[in-house]
Amino acid sequence: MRAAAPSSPLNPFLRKLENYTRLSAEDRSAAVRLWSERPQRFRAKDDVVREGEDPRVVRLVIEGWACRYKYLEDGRRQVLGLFLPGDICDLNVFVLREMDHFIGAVTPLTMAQISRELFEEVTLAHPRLLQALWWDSLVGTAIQREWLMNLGSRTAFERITHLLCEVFLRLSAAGRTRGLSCEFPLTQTMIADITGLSTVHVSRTFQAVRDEGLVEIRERVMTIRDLDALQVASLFSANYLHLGREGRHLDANCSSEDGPLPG
Amino acid sequence: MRAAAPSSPLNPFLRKLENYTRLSAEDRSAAVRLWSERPQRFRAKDDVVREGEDPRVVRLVIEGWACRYKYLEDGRRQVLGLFLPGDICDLNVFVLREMDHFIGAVTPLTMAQISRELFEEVTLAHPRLLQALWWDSLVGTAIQREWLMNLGSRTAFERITHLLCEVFLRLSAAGRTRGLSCEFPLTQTMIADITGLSTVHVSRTFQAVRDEGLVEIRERVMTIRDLDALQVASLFSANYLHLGREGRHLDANCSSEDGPLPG
DNA sequence: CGTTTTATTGAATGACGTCAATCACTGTGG
DNA sequence: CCACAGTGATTGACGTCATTCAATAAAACG
Repeated sequence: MRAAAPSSPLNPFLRKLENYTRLSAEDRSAAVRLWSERPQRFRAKDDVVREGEDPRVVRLVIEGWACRYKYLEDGRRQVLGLFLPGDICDLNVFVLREMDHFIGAVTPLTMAQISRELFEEVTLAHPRLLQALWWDSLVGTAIQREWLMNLGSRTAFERITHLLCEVFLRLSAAGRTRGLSCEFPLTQTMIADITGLSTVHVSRTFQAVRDEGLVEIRERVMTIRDLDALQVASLFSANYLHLGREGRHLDANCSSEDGPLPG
Repeated sequence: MRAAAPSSPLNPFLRKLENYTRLSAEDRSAAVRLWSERPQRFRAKDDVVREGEDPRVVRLVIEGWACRYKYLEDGRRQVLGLFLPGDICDLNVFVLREMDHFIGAVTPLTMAQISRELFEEVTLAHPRLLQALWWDSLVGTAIQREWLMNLGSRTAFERITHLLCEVFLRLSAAGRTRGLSCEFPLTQTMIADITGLSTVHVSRTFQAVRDEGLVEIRERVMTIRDLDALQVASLFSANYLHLGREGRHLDANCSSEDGPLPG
């Protein structure tokens, strides 16, 4: 077997950050240290952080899916964001004193908990890593903007197919796809809360998506039949994910055995 | 006349930041330095930054209103955010290489342009100010999340009244209201692009809002008739604006002549 | 003062929501 | 092993909220 590269193949966090800039071996082991800090487990549907709380740690998804969500007073629920493996919840969590929404587990979930002290120690010693974390955080708010586009301007069909595209590409950037397949644990109820549609309408629209032969979902695995067609149907443009290694000017010059990066 | 306090009354930027923490006199003059850096003027509807560009400065609204927006390929436009006097466009603008949306002037507009060098110099010397800027930035993304709630879960009536509440409270936090009145230059077309509704439906719904006696708008000035009722009608909860001086533990202890702060 | 933008109104259509019933699947405990 | 409850997906019928298309009126603009 090949020499174990400390980076990509297994760790979605590292894989994802290297879509921004190439990290040095030291950066990577620092990232892995964050990644494995004080793992905490949750069952599906449990809350990780609740509205009104004062969060005291930076959290990072080790395994499983989570989401941000919020209720209106009359009980309507809206999902505001998805956290996939390797995603960070809130880099700047120490600035605000009070959560204005919930973070909950979508599936069984493991999250790292990084204290302020550790976070500052690590990022002070590894500015390139910090920069990559900023990139990740900004991409997060860009995704939030794209969700606004979704809810404000797209039809039900477009909203759902756009979500599928985004999930696939985000997982792909984290090295969690195989060919055109990836995990997909979202129920139609979740999709309804994400897209602002009723479950009934999601069910019907989803059938239309399948009938068009765009995707297939079975046993919580999604297989995309035609990625180009899916992108066209959803008016998808990947620029908001900023996956073009926009921080390549910061690349560590490591002459080592790293595999080639896509793009 | 009273001794000129260098802070609040005239400068919405300072006024707003002091909803987070009390700044020292030095912090304030540093902020004013940012505030007045290389002012640039735009006519209403001009673009400040265009999609695909590589932004090179941090921008800050000195006077007028601006917005983030984006088009879908087929021409549908969605407004993704509003910038009011004292608002900062993007603190972290140097990390990403390519804008994924536009920033445009809503009204005649004056913006400061802060170079990376100046920004780093000032914030390095004034960490409390930097912290307040982070707070502002996080509140910005919280506002974005609330807009997601708006588009995903609220009715047309609620979306419009919620927007009115938010604008009023944001202007109020920047010291730009008088009693229950404030500037309100948004056309119904803009409101439609913000709320994801058609102009026709905005017109009809807006009439309903007026007929209920909740607000009055005349000559680009909005007067709220009943703020409580407006908040109830729009399912508004101000917690996402984080105006409770959440950074008070960082307060500068200035024994000087500063007026009392609300809250 | 003409020209463009903005606001308003009516009528017809369509997208999506609500209500309610059914069915499949899962896990639980007796 | 089966009964049962709970969740998730599906379907039909119907209602409603919001869009579209037009036409017009009223402001704002250069």
